[in-house]
Amino acid sequence: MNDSTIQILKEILRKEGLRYTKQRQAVWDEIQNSQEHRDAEDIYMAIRNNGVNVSRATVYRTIDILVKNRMVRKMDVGDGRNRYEPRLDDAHHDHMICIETGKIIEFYNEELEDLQEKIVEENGYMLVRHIHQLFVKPLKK
Amino acid sequence: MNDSTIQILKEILRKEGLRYTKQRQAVWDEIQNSQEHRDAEDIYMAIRNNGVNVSRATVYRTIDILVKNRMVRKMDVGDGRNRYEPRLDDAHHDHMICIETGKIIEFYNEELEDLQEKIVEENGYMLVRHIHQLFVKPLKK
DNA sequence: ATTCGAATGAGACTCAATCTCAAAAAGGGA
DNA sequence: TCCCTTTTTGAGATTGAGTCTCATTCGAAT
Repeated sequence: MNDSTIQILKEILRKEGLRYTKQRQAVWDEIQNSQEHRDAEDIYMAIRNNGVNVSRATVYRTIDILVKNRMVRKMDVGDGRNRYEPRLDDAHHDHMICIETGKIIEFYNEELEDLQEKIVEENGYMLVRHIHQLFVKPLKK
Repeated sequence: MNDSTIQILKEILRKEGLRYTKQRQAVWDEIQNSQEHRDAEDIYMAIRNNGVNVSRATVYRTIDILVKNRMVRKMDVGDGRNRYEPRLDDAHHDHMICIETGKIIEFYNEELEDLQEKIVEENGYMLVRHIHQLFVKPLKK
């Protein structure tokens, strides 16, 4: 919505040799303006409700571009639908998923990150990315 | 194939109030006799190649029973097909997946496990299960 | 051996995601 | 601004893993 994120999107599209379109802007706006972890269908419906005409195919295609350029994070919650969240200026974090309420809690732990690096290197590899999800339930009081 | 694992399967089926069938035995044999991380289709084909008649539906249904009873571990590698591995007498471990070769390396780190518990508890939850996958590539020599 | 509820199999179905391709739009040049 | 070429879009078809249906078969208790 605001000028600076429009410029960021244009910059990325230019770098990729892609054209700037209102559909691509709408997808990015929609993801960027929410801190929720939504699936593609939710994002698609939200854009349409805002009066922008867009197809599911375009939503998926645009998300791929955004994910590739690290503007959006794709997360597999294990229920068959991927969730997306903005990651602009966003520090890395992992997720805790409550199996009772479905609530998604973000967490970050430096020690954990370091430990992962160490384990991978001990095996002769380097870490590219990781998936770390903790399925939890509330502690009984 | 060997007597003791037949007994284990029968025991579980009895406990669940389910019947012992040659298809269920065949699915368990097939998973149990391989240390690979295979998908349902591979398991289905392997059983058929061994001359046992079984349907995809039965393979999936049986895997669910085995997963529920902790005889098999289901892992989501992020490519849309779940992989399965036996977990009989098997200590917990996580996976490192090489993005260049597709190789899956198992690892276990006590410190990492403890840290996860700690993080979850600090947030007022208890850990039920977790997904932890490290996508890696070989270190340059 | 009989009986009856459970299990199986073939194929229909689901649903997220991808693909197709004709039509529309972007954007560079004149 | 108006072309012109190439990319993008959208509607709907397609894919593919996994689930469901229901008539038939089978297990196992008696």
